[in-house]
Amino acid sequence: MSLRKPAVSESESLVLEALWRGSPKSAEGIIDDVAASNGWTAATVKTLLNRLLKKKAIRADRDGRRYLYSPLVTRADYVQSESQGLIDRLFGGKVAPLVSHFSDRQGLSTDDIDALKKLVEDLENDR
Amino acid sequence: MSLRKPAVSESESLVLEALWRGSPKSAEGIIDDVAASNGWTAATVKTLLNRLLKKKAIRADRDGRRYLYSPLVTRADYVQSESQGLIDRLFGGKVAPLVSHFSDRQGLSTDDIDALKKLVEDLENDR
DNA sequence: CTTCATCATTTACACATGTAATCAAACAAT
DNA sequence: ATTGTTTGATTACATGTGTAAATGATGAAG
Repeated sequence: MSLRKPAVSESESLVLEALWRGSPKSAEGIIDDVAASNGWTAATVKTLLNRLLKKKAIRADRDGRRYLYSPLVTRADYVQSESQGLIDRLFGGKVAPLVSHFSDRQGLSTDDIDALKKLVEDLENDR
Repeated sequence: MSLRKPAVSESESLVLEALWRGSPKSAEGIIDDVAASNGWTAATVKTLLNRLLKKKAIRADRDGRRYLYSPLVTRADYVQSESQGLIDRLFGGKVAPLVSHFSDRQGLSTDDIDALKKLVEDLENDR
């Protein structure tokens, strides 16, 4: 059994991104970082912080009058569960079909292709 | 301006998958296909069909007493918007970083690696 | 001490989603 | 024509999410 961690919503993830960019941060710092750019008021960010706390996705440590917030989940873990979920749901759990899909759909820039090429080479070498 | 198509939810997408597997299908056919396997009652599937109709993601054509349902969105389009969304949100819009992430995380089977290698070769050739 | 400003905590509210039961229409069987 | 069955349409209800305002607590200023 897997002690399901309650899923982080998309808006919440934008707040987390701010913390992954640098932490700990005060509420104000986070607001400065994400409110304007997402068209949110300070109140909205506060709500999201509280929801993240409830979900144990972040931590708050008192610092005088205010709190400093830090992520409890790593970005890598978050990215992992999100991408694994999508790949399982839509591509039978394999990465290659996703890449293939993008390649069919002209979703690959030459930069992207070069990066993929290098990745595959490295995978070869480590084999 | 982009005439946003209301997003198809995950449960709804499972009903769509049944139609992508073969269409048109009657409600009963769809129920047989997806209800048991998802632990849903027939009523639940009916609801999902109606929501998909509201969202114009499927079409219903009368056939005597019942309807036959067909998808209006292609699986490729659905897959596209889902994957593009994830790649934009989490990987700066590039596919390679996603692959890299999976490779770091041991998320690539040898099959997957072989498939990727072939894909990259083909991309090279078409270049 | 009283008042103001600053945060954080609570409450709010509409819409989406998962899940389903109930109601209604239309045809089939008596 | 009445009744029962099948299937679609309507309604329900809890929880999640986006968005935010109202309230409460706590320290700063006077």
